Amino acid sequence: MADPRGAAGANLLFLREEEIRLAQDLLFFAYRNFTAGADTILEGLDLGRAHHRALHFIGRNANITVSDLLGILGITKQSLARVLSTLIEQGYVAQTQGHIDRRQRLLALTTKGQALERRLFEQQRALLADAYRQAGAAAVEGFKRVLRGVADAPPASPAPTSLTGRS
Amino acid sequence: MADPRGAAGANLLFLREEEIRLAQDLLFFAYRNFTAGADTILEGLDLGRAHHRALHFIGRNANITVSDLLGILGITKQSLARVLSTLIEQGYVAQTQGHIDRRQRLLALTTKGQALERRLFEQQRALLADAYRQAGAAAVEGFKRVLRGVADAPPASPAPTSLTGRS
DNA sequence: CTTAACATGTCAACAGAACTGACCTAAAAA
DNA sequence: TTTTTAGGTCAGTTCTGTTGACATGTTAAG
Repeated sequence: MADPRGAAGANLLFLREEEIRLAQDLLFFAYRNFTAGADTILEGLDLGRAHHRALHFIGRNANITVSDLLGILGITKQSLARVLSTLIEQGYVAQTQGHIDRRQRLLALTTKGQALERRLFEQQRALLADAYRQAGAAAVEGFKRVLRGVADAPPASPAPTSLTGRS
Repeated sequence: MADPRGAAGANLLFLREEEIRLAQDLLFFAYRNFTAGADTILEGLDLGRAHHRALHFIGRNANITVSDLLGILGITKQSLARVLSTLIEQGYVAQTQGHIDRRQRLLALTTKGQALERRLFEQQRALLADAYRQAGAAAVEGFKRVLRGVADAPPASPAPTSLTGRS
C-alpha cells in the first residue's frame, strides 16, 4: 500500500505520525494517572507498586503457583521473593502446599489481603468508571479492542538496525 | 457480599467489576509491551527508559525549558539532571540560552538525537499501527477518547478510607 | 542600586525495584 | 538412583526516583 510521492501521501503520513505520537503521550499520562491513586495508598503502608501488582494477580488467580506468577509479572524470582515475603510477613498473602505437587507453594490473598486489594481496586475503578462514562459504551469497546491488540502483540520485532535478520 | 434479593443487580455489579479488572490487566500488559521494544534498543546504548522519555518530550517540544520539562515528566530536577547530562554529553540533546530570559536553558534534539528518537518511535509506531489496523478506525477513536479521559482525570481523589460513603 | 525571587545546576545520601550469579533443599520424573 | 523441577536465599549491582543543602547567574521589585 505504498503511496509514493504526492503531497497527499506525505500529508497522510504526517497525520499518521502525529496520531501515533499523540497516542504515546496519552499512554504515558494515562498510565501514570492510573497508578498514582494506588501509589498514594501504598505509601502509607510501606508498600510499593510491585506489591500492588503481586496482590492484583494473586487476587485474580487464587492459588496460583510461584512460577506462574513469575511468568505473569515477568520478573526474576529474587525480585518477587522480596515483595512476596513482605506480603506474607504482614499477612496479606498466605501460602499453602500443593497436594498434587508438594513442591509448589500456592498463593492466595488472606482476608486482610482481599481488603487491601479492594481498597486499591476501588481507587482505579473510580478513575476508569469516570472515563468510561464520559467516553460512552462504544468508545469503551474500541478502547479494549486496541488495548488488547497492543497487549497481545508479538514480543517486539528485532530492531531493524542490522541486516542479519536470521540466525 | 450480601445479595439482597434481585440477582440481576448483583450480576450487573459483578460484570462491571470484572470489566474494570480486565482493563487493569490490559493496561498492565499493553504498557509493558508498548515499552519493551524501545527498552531493547536503549539497552545497547547504555540508556534507560528515563532517557527515552526525556528524548520524546524534548522532541515534541523543541526549545522547551528545563522547568517545563520537569513539569511534564513529574520528577525532581536532580533526577532529570542525571538523565539530561548523559544525553547532552553523548550529543543527543543541545542546550541554548534563552534570549528573552537568559537564565533559561532551552532544550532541543540534535540531529543525532532526532535519529535515535525516530528509531525508538518507529518501534512503537509499528506496534500501535498494527493494533490500530486490526481494531479499525472506530475503535481507535474510542481508544483515544477513553485514554484521554484517564489522562486528564483529576489528581486522585482522597482515598475513601473513612466512612464518607461517597456523594 | 540593592535585594529578593527565580531558573538552573550540583554534591551527597538514600530507597524501591529490577538484575545477575551462585548455591541450597525437597519433591517429582526419568 | 540420578536428574530435573519448584522454590528459596545470599550477595552485589544498576537504574531511576527521592530529600536536603547549597552555588551561580539573572530578572524583577524595593
